[in-house]
Amino acid sequence: MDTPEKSETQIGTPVSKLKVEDSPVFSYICNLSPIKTIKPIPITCPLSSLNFASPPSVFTSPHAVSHKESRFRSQKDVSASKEVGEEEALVGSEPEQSYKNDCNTPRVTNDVKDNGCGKDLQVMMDNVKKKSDTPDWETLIAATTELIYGSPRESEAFSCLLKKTSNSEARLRGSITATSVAVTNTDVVNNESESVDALSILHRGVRRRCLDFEVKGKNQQTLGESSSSCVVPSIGLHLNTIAMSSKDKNVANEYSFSGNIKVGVQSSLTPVLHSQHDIVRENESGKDSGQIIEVVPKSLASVDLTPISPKKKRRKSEQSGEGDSSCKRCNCKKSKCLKLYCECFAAGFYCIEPCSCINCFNKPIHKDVVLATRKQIESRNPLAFAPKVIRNSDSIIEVGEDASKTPASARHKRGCNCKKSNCLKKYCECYQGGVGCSINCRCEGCKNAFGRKDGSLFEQDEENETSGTPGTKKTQQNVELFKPAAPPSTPIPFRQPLAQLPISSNNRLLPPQSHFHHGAIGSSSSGIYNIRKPDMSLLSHSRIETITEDIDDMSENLIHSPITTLSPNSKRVSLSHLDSPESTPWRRNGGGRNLIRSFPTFPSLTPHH
DNA sequence: GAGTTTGAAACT
DNA sequence: CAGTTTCAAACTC
Repeated sequence: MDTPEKSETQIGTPVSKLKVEDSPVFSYICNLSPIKTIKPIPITCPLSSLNFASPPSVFTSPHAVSHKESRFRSQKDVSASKEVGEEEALVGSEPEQSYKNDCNTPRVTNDVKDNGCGKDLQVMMDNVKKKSDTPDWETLIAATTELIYGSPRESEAFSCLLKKTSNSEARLRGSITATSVAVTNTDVVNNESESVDALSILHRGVRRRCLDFEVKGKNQQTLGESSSSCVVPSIGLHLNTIAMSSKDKNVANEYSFSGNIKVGVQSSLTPVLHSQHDIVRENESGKDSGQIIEVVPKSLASVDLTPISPKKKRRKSEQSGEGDSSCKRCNCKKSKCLKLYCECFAAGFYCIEPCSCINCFNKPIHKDVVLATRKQIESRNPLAFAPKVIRNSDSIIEVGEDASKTPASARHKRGCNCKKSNCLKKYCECYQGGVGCSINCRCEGCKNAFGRKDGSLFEQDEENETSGTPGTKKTQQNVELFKPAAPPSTPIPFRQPLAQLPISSNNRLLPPQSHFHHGAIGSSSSGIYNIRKPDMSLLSHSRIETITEDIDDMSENLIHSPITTLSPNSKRVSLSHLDSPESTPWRRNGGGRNLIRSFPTFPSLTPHH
């Protein structure tokens, strides 16, 4: 009744005349285009490969969400650009609220793939128009999905999800169709909004599976969980498995594998279905994030509430194929989960029910403390929360096309310092991350199955080896490398020895999108490393421009100066080594894009979202 | 499940 | 910046 804005939005759009062009999905697609047109610089590609493994919202810097205010724009705009509006609303509805992504895909995935979608988008839109007379939602969805993912594989994965939710889809379509016969504009608005929203959620959920935690609000995160189960093998908690196995009742249920998901969907819809006033009110009321978080576990309880010891939990998660890193579950006792000792905190997650931590402060209700602590840590080491493992984005794409392929390159950002484990156990962060050791490592007796630090595995002489690894073991080691013992609970496929991994050395020559590359490395919220991929998908034009400019400036600095960042403790947090062709000839790669993205140390999410 | 080992993080 | 301590995960039994 008192939502004149909604009526206004719908009036003038006779339902009976709804065409694809008029459909919300179409509008949604159209709203994507600005991303490309804003700047000549093809920033879209970088997005796909960037790994904004940035931490969850609560861990992000305030500026990262500066676009919040835009949510107060007119309802008309919201309706016109539902996707964006919804995102913003979501962000606003649960400010600073981040939920541990049980499933994880965290940061690694990234997914806002806007791979030069300008042309693709145009083509897709043309195709859609051709079928405007007889809107084929499946085709539209497929096209949209592929466009979003930029990868047939991911698109396929999404299709998989849709198939699994065929019933839901039918409902969606039915609902959309229903809008054409809606009796009142209000009904149309609600139905359509809901239907489209559901579609948007489906898409967004998958597309941003790795970005969730970076986006304010649990919605995205929970959605990411759900979607990830289908898209990324390495992601998705047992909850997802359970969820996928369950019969979907409706869209909401579809994403209610866990309570998180369910809540997320509801929340996601809320901003759209309610007036802005409601949204604002909800935002305000949402301040008590703790309250919200309490709700989530309840739902989860029905699926996974059985008390499990930390070890069992971890093993359970590993056995489920999610990898150790996909789901952070700590067991901290003294750190209050406010130090990097805590895997959850370090990974940018809030601790949640599965954790067995004691006196945990890493919870939404203590977000202030968490943020303060995070800042403190970042002041000490700007890259403290950056992904521990970075890899060439091209490799990600390859992986996306064929899971059997190995990433072109990957390495631990700081390198390990193993002394006794020979980098053959998960004590070694490189090994744990499924990557080979690099020159950044100070390990001794490196036998990393993913590649030894000196890169002498196959080609180089061990003369230069400083690790102390007996040269007499070379042969044996090489053999081991060729037949690496499957990393325990590490789903990451065997990779070529880092030393041989072709890493683009032309970072400096990278096209504009390469800027993101650098930004991705420094995903930390501090200093110049303030780029968060997730937000890019939600950005308004102005926001994108701002970020683009920042990136340009940043890249300028990065490109023209040796980048060897020393953390306060002198540990190497080197970025330059990736860009120094001369230092690592074996890293050369004629490849064009040399985007680096990170993936969870544990499981490779591969990436997101 | 308890105890040990390990190496990162934190501290001095 | 190096050495030491603390911490929690990884590992072993």
